[in-house]
Amino acid sequence: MSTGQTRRGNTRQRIQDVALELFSEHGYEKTSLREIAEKLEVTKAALYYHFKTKEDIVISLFQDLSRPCDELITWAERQPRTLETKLEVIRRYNEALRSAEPLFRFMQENQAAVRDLSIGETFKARMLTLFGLLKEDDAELTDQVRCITALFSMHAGMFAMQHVEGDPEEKRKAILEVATELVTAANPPNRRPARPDSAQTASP
Amino acid sequence: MSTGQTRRGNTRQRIQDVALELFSEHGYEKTSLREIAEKLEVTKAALYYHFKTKEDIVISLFQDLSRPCDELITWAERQPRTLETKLEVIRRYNEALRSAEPLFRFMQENQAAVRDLSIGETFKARMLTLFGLLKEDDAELTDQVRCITALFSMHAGMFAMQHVEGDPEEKRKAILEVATELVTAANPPNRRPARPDSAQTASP
Amino acid sequence: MSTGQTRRGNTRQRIQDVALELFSEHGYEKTSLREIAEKLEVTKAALYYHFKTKEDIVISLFQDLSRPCDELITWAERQPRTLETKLEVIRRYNEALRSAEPLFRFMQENQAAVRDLSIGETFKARMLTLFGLLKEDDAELTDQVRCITALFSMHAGMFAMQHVEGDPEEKRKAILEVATELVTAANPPNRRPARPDSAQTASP
Amino acid sequence: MSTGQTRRGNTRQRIQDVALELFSEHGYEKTSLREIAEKLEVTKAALYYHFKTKEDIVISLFQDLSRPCDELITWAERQPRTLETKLEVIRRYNEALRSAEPLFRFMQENQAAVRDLSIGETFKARMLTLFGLLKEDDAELTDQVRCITALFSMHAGMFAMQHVEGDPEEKRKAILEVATELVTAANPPNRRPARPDSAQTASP
DNA sequence: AATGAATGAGGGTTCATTCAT
DNA sequence: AATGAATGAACCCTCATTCAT
Repeated sequence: MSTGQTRRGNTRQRIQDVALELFSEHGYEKTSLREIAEKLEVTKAALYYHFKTKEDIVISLFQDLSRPCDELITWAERQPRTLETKLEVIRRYNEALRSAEPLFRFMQENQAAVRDLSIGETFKARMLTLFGLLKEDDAELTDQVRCITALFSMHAGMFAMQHVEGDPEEKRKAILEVATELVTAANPPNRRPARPDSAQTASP
Repeated sequence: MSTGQTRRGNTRQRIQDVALELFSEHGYEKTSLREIAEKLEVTKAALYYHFKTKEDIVISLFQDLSRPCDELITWAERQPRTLETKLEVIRRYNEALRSAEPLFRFMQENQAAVRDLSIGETFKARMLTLFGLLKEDDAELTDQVRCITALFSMHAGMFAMQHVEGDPEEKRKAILEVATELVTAANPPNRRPARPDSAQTASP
Repeated sequence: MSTGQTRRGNTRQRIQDVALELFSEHGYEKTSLREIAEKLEVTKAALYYHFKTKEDIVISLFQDLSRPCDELITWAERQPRTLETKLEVIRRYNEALRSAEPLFRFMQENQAAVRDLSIGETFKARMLTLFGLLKEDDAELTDQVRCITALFSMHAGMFAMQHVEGDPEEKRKAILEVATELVTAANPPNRRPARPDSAQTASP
Repeated sequence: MSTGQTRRGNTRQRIQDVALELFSEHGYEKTSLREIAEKLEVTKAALYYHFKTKEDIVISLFQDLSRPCDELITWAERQPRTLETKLEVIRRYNEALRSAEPLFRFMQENQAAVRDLSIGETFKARMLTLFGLLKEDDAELTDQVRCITALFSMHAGMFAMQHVEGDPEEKRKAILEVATELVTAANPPNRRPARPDSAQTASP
């Protein structure tokens, strides 16, 4: 009864959960649909009732879990490109990652596999957009590196710091702090004070 | 004859070259031995004459290409743990990566696959050693994040910046600069100013 | 349609039949799954739907076909260890073998291959149990040889006598007769008639 | 030096030794030339210098080791077909087997594999000849079974009795005793008392 | 007397996917 | 909403064998 009740109608969701778990644990290619099906105690064919292909499962995971990131981008694009906005982006991105940690771990550790999945392009494009939101238009190379590093450290940070002792929440804060520093450093306050040609915020 | 001459004795090397190219391009799991063999115009069985298994090819690549890193670590462990040493480690590591870029791209993008290869552990251990060399023993969380980020930015940096325009050499320099900054920031100059033992905050 | 009807639901059984036929004809190692599949006009993969491995096919054959022998042992272990029981064991065993002749031919002719299959141990253990049921506890070496020979002659007998002319049923009877003789000879009627210790040849 | 000296000129012999050991231990099909070569610390190609094929190794083993049996047959065919001769055949055969135990273990346990080697026929033919030497021309079925059993018990006996405790030499004697009994029983003394046409033991 | 390098054929096994039921 | 049965393609790997050196 307990299982019977649990199972009603939410198989699709259960597939996603188990798939993400296995994908992020063993990798995309090494996780077979058989494994997923077995862990769910259904048949492989059942998976195909809910998803057209294996790739489709990943796509659905990506769409469902990365919506917060999408919304963040949409929001950010409407804001003024000030440092405050950028720091807010960093702050919110850090938050968004928290709820989708396994997905991002998966994306991070399976880049090669993800690359020729259809979401590969999407993901890359979003990274580039975020990058564009953080950096100045004509930023120097080092500043660009700072922004990219800030982004990456948030992605990879949590898994990379598994072996470092400390409360997860504290770690996340520490990561955010460093990322904030990097972005701040990449956006010097009074750059090009009197240059008319790229008069972004033309002041009198 | 031109091929005949080319082929004698260097097949092993050619296998490594092609394998690394394909592994880093398509990923480890998606690269089949058939592909490698075909590109080399030999039989799959020929690969097995030179390497016991597919994994063995990766192992050989890793051993051959990451020796500079190993040597770096050996060297660093004998140096005093000063900031200068640490910055020298960063500098040299950056250099070592240059000659093994495809390998590190491969390691970076196939973490999930590499994890259950025998070199997975080795690689992880080396990262931890490097991390240990960069950070202070009782460093705060943020400083630890700085060190890890420095390391990672050097790994991932080059591929992550493929879309950024600019001379590769300049990019590398920029990455090194940021990494240097991070490590410097993580090693504050006058911590524990006059300790008799480890009197961290012992001040009159 | 005639094939369609035949095929539904009994593929597993058909695999077993064909496999046993080929295993016993060409040997275990020389029979490839491709051959089995081709003879059945299915794909190799179809075999794997019904059996986890090649070894699994053998295991299933063994379990299905040697049940009578198992039951015989179970029965015999509950009987008094008299000569009558022993002869009944021989009689029934001869009968049991009849229905599983190809399997036993296979086991007999592929001992080396069977040895490192999981059933190898099982089979050997059963032989030892049977042997233990036939011989006296402190039987002399020759009597032990008689019992073993009786057992073996029943196993190997039928194939060994393929070239001897005569009705198969008569041959079986002849084999049984000799085996009976051997076991009878191995169980002398009045051994240790009034033994204080083990006065084997105590005669007035 | 010790190995250098040992190795001179007797590689062929060493190959035979190792091959027989492995064939009889793991079976013919499961023993690869690679294994043999590795155990000898030579290359596979070296085996091919001494033997044309894998089968050739087995053939050579068979020819070398079963010569005593051949000679026994040659001898026996020239003797009168008396019971004494037959018992002498049994005795000598038992002796011949002793020196070639691993070969016979191999033949016994790899019948399926041996069957389609060229020696398969040869071996079978020899068995039949021996059988013909032991049995009366018009022997009844049971007597034929006795003869075959005698032969088989000598072949299989030693391996079958591995688990029986006792001195190997005593076991061999016991086996010989039972085989002798069987052959004796299969050759009743006063059969066909007054038949001139097959006057084997012409009585006055 | 033996090796180094390679081949062609085939082995068992696993995969994502399909489709009638 | 899901299953049972099957497929085709590919996988990694091993084998006996060859041949120039």
